[in-house]
Amino acid sequence: MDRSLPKEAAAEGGRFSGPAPEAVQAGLLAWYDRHRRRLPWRALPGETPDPYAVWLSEIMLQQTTVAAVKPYFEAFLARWPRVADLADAPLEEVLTAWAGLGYYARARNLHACAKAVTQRHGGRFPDSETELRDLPGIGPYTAAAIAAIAFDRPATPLDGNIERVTARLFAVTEPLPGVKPKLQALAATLTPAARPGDFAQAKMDLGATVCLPRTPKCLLCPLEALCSARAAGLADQLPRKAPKAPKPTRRGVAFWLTRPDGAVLLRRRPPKGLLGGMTELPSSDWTTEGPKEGAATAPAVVPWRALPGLVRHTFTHFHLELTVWVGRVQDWQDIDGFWVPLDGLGAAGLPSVMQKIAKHAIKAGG
DNA sequence: AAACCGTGGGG
DNA sequence: TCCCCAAGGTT
Repeated sequence: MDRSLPKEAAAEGGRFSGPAPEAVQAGLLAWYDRHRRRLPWRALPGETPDPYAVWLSEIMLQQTTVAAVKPYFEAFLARWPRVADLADAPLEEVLTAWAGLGYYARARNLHACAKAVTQRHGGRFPDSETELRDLPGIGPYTAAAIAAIAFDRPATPLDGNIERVTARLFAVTEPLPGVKPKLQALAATLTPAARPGDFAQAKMDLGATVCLPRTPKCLLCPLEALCSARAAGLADQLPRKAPKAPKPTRRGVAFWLTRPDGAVLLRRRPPKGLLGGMTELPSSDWTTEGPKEGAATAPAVVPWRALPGLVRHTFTHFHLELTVWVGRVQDWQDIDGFWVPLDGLGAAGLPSVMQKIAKHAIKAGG
């Protein structure tokens, strides 16, 4: 299993046909000292990072933009200032606070990780990649990122930004995801012994602001003279990626059921899977065939009225089209779920798709 | 190992 | 409108 170095490197006795690491390190760190972004979770120069804040930000930032994360990060840190506070919180409260950020398994794992750090490590995050990797929700990227950023360990995180920067620096033309181990090995040859955390963040900042996916700003890049893809005129074509599978459309019915006092029926979803553990409006199954007997899955036997229009939403691997049915009940004692007044929906922690359903129903006068 | 798992912004 | 993408992990 030779995935430590590319073949051509071994053939050259360990030398890479890429830029000199010392030049990349010096150029990128100098650029970072001038252009570093001020982010809520980022320690200022000379400050000691808080591993809890670093971990929290890294989990939130998985597949999620900086702009989306900012308000959630602030809210979580204000509400649960230390990892033990988060560990003591009920999971439902964590899920409610996470609502709208997506990938809800992250919130479940966040809570489990807080408990593990509190119980297994006495409330302090471990500083080695291996121990970090053993915690829920922490994979290869996040373990390396925390080790480097929070503990200044010479680790080599490889996220989407660093994949792109590395593929271009070395002009790697094979497609992702197959080429990822090679990119990891190439990236590791660049990691400096001094300031590895800053170096990792510098690569991510460069990828986010200069070495962009579509139209890289090579004229502004501190590594332009060192970049093999730039020299070959390939920068805007790398990294190559395998084609993605098309998304099917699933259809279903969502039920907006209200009581005489105006409260609406909500439920909690099963603990795992899509939107696992989150609050929902009751609905039929979502299938590519569409609902045959919508009434059969309704939460109550009442006269249902289908609202005009559709609620559309796109998940990671399918499109969703929902019809909304509205109904009213007089007797609700045998109905499974819980009732929330309309002015309490905002605090109920609904995922975005459920917010869309509620908005559609309220606008239509449900 | 390939499938599953959210959301919002930008081109 | 549609596709791409974002500090990926789990099963």
